[in-house]
Amino acid sequence: MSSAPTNLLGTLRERGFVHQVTDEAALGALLASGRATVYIGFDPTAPSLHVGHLVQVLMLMHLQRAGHRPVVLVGGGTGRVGDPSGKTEMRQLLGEDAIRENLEKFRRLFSRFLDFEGDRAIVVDNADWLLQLRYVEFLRHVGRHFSVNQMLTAEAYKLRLETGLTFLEFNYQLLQAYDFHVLHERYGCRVQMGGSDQWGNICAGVDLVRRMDGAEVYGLTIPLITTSDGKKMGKSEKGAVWIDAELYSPYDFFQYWVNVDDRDVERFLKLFTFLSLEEIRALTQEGGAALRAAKKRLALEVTALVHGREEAEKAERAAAALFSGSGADLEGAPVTELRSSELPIGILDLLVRTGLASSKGDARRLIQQGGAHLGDQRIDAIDLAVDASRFQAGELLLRAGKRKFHRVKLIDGGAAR
RNA sequence: GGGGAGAUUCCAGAGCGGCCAAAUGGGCCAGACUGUAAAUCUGGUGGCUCACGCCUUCGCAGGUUCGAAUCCUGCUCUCCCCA
Repeated sequence: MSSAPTNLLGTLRERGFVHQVTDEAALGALLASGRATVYIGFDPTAPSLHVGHLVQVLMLMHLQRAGHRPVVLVGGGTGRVGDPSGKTEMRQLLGEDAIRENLEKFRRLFSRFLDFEGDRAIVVDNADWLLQLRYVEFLRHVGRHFSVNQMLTAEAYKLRLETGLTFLEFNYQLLQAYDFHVLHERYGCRVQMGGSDQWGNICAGVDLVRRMDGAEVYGLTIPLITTSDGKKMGKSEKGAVWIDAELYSPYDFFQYWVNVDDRDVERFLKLFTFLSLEEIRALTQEGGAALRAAKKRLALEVTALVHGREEAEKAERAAAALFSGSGADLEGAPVTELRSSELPIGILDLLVRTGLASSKGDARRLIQQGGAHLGDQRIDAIDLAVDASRFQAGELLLRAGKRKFHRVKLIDGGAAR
């Protein structure tokens, strides 16, 4: 492993990873000298990681590459409580089974990004220590260090003080702070990082470790990544952009990045890829239509990171084939299989079948508005019956709108010519 | 514990006995323009139907009425004020 660069923190800041730091000088020094143990917590409230989590993952990767030891804390314990920070409403509490399932998933996902050989990185579950806490004892040892007055004035709770905050959630911060204490004690962890909405919780942890252990530890928050049109990063029309191929195909994932707003390209390249700042500058310098190349690079890099080089290139080839017309390699594009016995099939049904339309009414509208294409021909009849003659080599290409493509593949000895 | 307000289609928010599948805005979808970008303009936006139309939807369950999102009863939930 490479030795720690002297100004890792500066580099991270330059790439857009740093929002707030509790003690910049001291943290900078810590990261510049030897190996530090750093943790980020993830509550298993979702079935997978999505693009929103990716920044934190990249942060840990940067740290590991610089020779530090990342600790991934999965919140098997805290996930049972629900963090009210920055939220408008109480989050739906998950059942035990769901939490356990998500937790396992998380562990697997993280191994794609970090090297867990030896103790180069660690995964821990705070359920291991939180679930066995005893109430009165906890209040006496930990609760005494918290000021309700202070907590109530925290920005993170402001919204909730208007709409309602349960005592359950109000305790979240104590648990998270306690996590830091435990990690400090067990692993010598001296840094906690997290999203900017975690500032309050992180500071609480820093304070608690100082009070309980008499040690100086640090906190850093990562900016909330939004897109330039003001949305939270990682939301698409289809919902969250998952990094799990089952939930979000590599092709769609690739497309998500190709379609980012011009204004976001440079920022995203810095955050989501390991390209050097010089390379990024070279890619984005020109602006305008030239940014398309930068977007493709961004998409390729991030997709490779998440799904592997092979899948990324497949997606890239499919996109190139679809969008530049040269019908070359469509392997990465989405497919639906169709039995040849189902064959003459109404175009409306086919559009629904492939997911290009959500209902027959939707499909009808699509056609009536001129958005549906079969191959490169616009479909103008809503009663079109698709039969074998429409297929070439057992395949047919449907398009809805400008950028949604879908292949239909004939199976089982069909008389596809 | 007492008093008040409210729950409407993805969201916000009109509607207050028939003209309501439900105004308006946002979002989303499509078309034009483009660079698989943004902005802009246009159209669309519960399901089934070529269509007349039919079906499901206005917190939940009943009721009044020829007819209810709109009136009545009970229930659930949310917010506000007082304790």
